[in-house]
Amino acid sequence: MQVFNSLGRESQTFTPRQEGKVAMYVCGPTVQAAPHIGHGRSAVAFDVIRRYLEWRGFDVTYVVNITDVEDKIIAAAAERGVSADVVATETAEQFRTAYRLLNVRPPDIEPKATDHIPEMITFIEELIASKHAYPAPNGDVYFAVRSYEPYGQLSGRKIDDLISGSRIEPGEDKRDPLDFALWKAAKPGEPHWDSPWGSGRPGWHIECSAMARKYLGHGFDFHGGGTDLAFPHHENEVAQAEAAYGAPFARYWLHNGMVNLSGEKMAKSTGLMVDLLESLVQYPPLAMRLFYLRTHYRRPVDFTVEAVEDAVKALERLWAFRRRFPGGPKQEALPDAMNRFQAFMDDDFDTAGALSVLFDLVREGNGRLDAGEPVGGWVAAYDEFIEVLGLSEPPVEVDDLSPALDKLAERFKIEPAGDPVATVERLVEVRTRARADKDFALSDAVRDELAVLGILVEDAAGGTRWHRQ
RNA sequence: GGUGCCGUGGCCGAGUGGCGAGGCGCAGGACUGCAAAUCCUGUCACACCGGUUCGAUUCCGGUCGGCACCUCCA
Repeated sequence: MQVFNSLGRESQTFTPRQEGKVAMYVCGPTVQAAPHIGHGRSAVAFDVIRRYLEWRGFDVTYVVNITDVEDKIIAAAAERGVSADVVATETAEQFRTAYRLLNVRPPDIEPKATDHIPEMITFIEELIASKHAYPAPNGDVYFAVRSYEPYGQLSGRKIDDLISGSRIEPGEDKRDPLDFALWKAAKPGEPHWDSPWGSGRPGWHIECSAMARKYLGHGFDFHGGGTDLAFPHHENEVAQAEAAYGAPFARYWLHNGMVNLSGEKMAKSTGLMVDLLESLVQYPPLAMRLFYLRTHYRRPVDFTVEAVEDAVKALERLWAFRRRFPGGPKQEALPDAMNRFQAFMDDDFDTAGALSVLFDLVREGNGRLDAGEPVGGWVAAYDEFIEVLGLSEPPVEVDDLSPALDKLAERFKIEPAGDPVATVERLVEVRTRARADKDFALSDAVRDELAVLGILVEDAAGGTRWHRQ
């Protein structure tokens, strides 16, 4: 399995730290504002990587943190007149909702920064003891960047190139403009915790280092996040961890590309944002997921209405195939398809290429079904791939249509079944009988009325099927 | 200014030193009571200019164009 490691900027063969196991840490959101479509892309990208590693037989420990103490959360809380904790909790819930809709599996561990203050304090103490950090007179603690010689290895920057861009903000007490805060002295009205350096709160970078270390130890396998985090956040994480222990922190760094809007960067600072939850209302959530997966995770992706609508149709094509073959597969997945799928995914998780295997399978499978040939191997392979990609069609859900279905049953003079799904099936039977009797007025009426409810009825060689739009 | 990425057919988007990924769209055809779904056929490209090579979209150099990071950000 080859992965593109940002650390070194090259494709490398993946070797796990411990045979059969993968320890993976992904930078989760700072819960300061509602999720946007960029968050969705990152979450989906790493969710698929996790699923694929499991599919390959690894026992994966998947950690995604929540940064719930930070300047912008504090600012948002002050603006609303509530505590930072309220903002963080509410926003975290929005993220969870969006991710659930996108079929992103919850992480094994989801640590919150505020639950790990003691670990961070310990970490900082160790850095001070090893002379890589120093407490400043103003109560802040800073990491001494120049004390860690390889600084810049991850982002490919040289310390001297960074100097021009660095500066000391008012109120900071750094010895060197490059240094960054590990601990920030408390300001009035802000959340704060006691520490050996007085009351304060942790800096952003130390949070991830401390939590990753706690749950995954040193030299864990994958560290993921958006490419925008590579510098300075990830660079600083590496510096802290490796300065403190002299041992590698994460072995493979994976960075997902950004989501652009019609070619422009999407960012709060530009005001160009697409709200994730809103777009998940506007489009089928799994179509959004497919939209993300059609581009390699490392490349930037351009969000356009056309591209998402394209994905809506492509997804329908996949699902339509699977509906032709109700029930579970009874056969082995096609070895050739399995090999091709794995070859793409083994090549730095090339979901776009892997999707082409899935679509090939669908075309061939449809052709075989049309010809009356067996397709068990095709369906079995489909099920494997669709699950790794997280694109399975959810079970039909018609409970909300129950009253409307009962009315239809009355209109077409049948007994409503207690279960709405069964009622639909009785209505479909009515239509089937009408067709057999060449009473097309009646059969079309049933189909049209069901269509009004969003239930589409299709006649196929093997019988009549229905699904909800 | 520094660092890095990219430029593929009507659109989106993989990939490869020589056998036209895939999806969407469009045009025909098959199937079908109609519809839907499906299948078949066609449309079939690699920004530009040089170089290496028997052969380059794929490697090298240059030109033009787009983007990202260098500051909080998935």
